[in-house]
Amino acid sequence: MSREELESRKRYEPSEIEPRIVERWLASGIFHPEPEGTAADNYSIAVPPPNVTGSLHMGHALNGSIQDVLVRYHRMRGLRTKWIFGTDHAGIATQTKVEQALAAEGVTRAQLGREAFVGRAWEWRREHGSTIVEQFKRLGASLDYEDERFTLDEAYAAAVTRVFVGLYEKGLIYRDRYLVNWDPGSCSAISDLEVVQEEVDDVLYHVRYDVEGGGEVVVATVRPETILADTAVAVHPGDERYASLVGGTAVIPLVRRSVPVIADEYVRPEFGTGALKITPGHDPNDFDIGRRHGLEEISVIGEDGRMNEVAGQFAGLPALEARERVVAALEAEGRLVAREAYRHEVPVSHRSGERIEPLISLQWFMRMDELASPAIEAVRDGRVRIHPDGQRQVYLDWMENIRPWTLSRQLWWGHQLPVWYRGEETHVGVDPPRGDGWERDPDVLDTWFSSALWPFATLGWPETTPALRAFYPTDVLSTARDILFLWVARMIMMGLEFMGEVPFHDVYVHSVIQAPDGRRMSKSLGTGIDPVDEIERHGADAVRFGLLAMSSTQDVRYSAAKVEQGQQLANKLWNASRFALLGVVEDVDPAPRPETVEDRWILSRVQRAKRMMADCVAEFDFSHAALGLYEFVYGELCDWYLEMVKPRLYDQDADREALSAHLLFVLTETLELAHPVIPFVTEEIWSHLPGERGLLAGRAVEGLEPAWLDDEAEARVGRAIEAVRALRGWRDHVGLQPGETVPARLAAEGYDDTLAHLARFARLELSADGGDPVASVPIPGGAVEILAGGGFDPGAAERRRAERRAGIESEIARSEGKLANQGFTAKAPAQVVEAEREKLARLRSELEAV
RNA sequence: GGGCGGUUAGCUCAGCUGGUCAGAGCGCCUGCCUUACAAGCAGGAGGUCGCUGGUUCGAGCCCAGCACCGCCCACCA
Repeated sequence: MSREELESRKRYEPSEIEPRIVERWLASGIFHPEPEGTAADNYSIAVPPPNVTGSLHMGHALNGSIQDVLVRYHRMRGLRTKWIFGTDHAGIATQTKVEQALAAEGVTRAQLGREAFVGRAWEWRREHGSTIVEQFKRLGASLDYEDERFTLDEAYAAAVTRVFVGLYEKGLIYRDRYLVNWDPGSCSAISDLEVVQEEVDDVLYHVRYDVEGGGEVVVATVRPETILADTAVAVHPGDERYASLVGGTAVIPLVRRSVPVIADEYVRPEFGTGALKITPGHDPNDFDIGRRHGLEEISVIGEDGRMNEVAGQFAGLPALEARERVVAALEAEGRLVAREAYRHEVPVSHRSGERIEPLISLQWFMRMDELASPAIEAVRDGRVRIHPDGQRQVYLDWMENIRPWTLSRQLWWGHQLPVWYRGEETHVGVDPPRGDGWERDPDVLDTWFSSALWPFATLGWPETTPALRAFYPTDVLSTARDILFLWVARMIMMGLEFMGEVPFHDVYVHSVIQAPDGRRMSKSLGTGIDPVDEIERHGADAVRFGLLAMSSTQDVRYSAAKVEQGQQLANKLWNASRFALLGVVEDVDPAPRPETVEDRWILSRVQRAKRMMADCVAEFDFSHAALGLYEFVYGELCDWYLEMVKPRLYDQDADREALSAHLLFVLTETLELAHPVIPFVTEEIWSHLPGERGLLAGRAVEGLEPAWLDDEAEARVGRAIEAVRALRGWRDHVGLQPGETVPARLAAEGYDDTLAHLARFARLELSADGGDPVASVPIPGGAVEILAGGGFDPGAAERRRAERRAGIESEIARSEGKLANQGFTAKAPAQVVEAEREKLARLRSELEAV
């Protein structure tokens, strides 16, 4: 770009520049490291694989920004860095989308048949799978796009099969008839983690059951249709009202089945009537009670959600309809004692939103306790650190109470179980069985089963590949809280089991971004904000900065202001760079050549900023990283250093070569510092630096240079800054015109090398004499005496003086009181007391000056 | 029911192991088109740090209780 162009572009335009930068990054290959060395030397992160059919949402954008900061930061520290990329086949989500598309054509999945359906799903993936990939690029995420994985790829599928077979052979995976969460929406069993509780208004029916030999017992239920599957009535063992009934026989209404009356601690005597109908076939609690008492397990509702033949006259009816008919029948028999409105929580499928139908089904399960132990240990002993710390305990609690995992799904899109049946025979293996007559289990695995292998299956496991050696274990896993169990815990278990090593050393659990009004961001609520829109509007740097700045260890509301702050930062940096690039002499390379106190000051401040950034990255404190960067660029570089440098830069007699080199050096240091957070604008500016220096993103930078830390320079310039602020405030208060220079005399120590700055910033015409001052402005180390001749309001100046005195006097009083307190001087640390004494002395001298 | 986190300026949030910690950004007010940036610059107003007790020489910061808010987990008809 020509000098003229740089001159004219007073505003940073991300939408023009960013796509071009992405192309340069991708073409350079710096995101794709060769698999060399070991994981101990390298840096890697495995991205939580987005759903292949999905599009970028705020969670992706935040997590992408976080991981990219980590990845870019470490890449720039010279580490071989790989951000493992790929997408997830997302069983239910994708299958649902494809089914919806088919429905629009008037075709059902059944009509199409399995093979054709799966073909359509792959086609769907080809068409839509690149959307989210492009969106990650747009965000600036420096993923290894050249090495993209998909959880249904052949190699990945082989790893999945291998793991399944291995765990089966170990006895951890088994088939069982068990009560599962049946999702009528997807017509599949789902795991406990995919079930959410939702509050609904129900009716609690009180139904009278006869007891053989006379008497009756009234039970309460919200699901009268399951009465048909009752196999017992239970009361609390200590409930005297029913003591005589225990051991007896009750008769189930309508079906006239005789069932035992049992006593079980589970029953709460105070609830309802204190008597509970037991339906092991359709209720998880009852299922457990049933197993405890050896009760019969009867199913009356089938997987199609309709009553089955066992339901007799109600067979074929949808369960809800059957409920009404059962209630009517009970009423006709005079068995309905009462009905009361009842609000309670019921299980609902997280995916389909439909109410879960608990039913007994033949499914594949995985026992988790054995794998959990080492995974608990790994977190306990710190091999895996979970941040923030609160999430650690959540993880441990869950792991310690872990239950079997329902693995099989009655879907078509996914990893089909490596299981074959022939009559009573079952074959589980990597290879199909020999011989005829074998039929493969039609079910597929829970998507999360394959996701659990992500950190090593993406690197070529079970082969011992160079990539596996170079990048496993990964360094950090960054994710939202909602998949801590669903995914993170399972990765730790699988990693330990199959790699013998934890899959990552740190887990960072980031914020959930809520809508600005505090509600959940969701499409259906209309509260969603599309990060891609925001990128188009404000630039990717702005969105990244904003998301990082608003993130914390808890959930946060989306803050458009923070994104705008990011946009302004990018613009500020752009203009500061224009100032530097257009102001320096030609043919000078960036180099530290401090000549003045401010040159040393900024060099030192840059080191502090670097330290801040390093600390923040190490502590996963991205908010402070972003805001600290902003503070440095605005509050130090632009507001002060660039302003201090201007006279020298415009002075043809000054040593502009040294200044140019130094200014460019400060600029490059700033760009390197800022790049992980705002990569685009920094890369763009980098390209305008004189000379050929490659891509900033691929640069290995020096760490903090302790030799450039300069406490003295910081103290001197810091004092000057404080003085300027005091003087500006005074000027404003006394009504001085901003442009007017006032005669003044310095009566303070410590401004030898900042005097010119003081005079220029505060618009003072300093002289050594000039008679009696007409006003005095206290500054650190003394005061500036204002001499006659300035056009200010003496009354205002006097008021200002009085206010200042009053303020100082009250502070003195407070300080004196504190020091007079025996308790304070005796018990507070000597250091604190001493500091207080110094403060008091300073206040007293200030009072004299004002 | 259990657990975790929150309650600080009009809004969104910082405030590390108790002692200049009462802050930032946005918004608001005042003034400036100062040769990098007016999507800028300078200055300013604004908070009894949810409530009540307690510990301490000293408490947004520690303890207890309470009140709201959010999230996670949980099989209560």
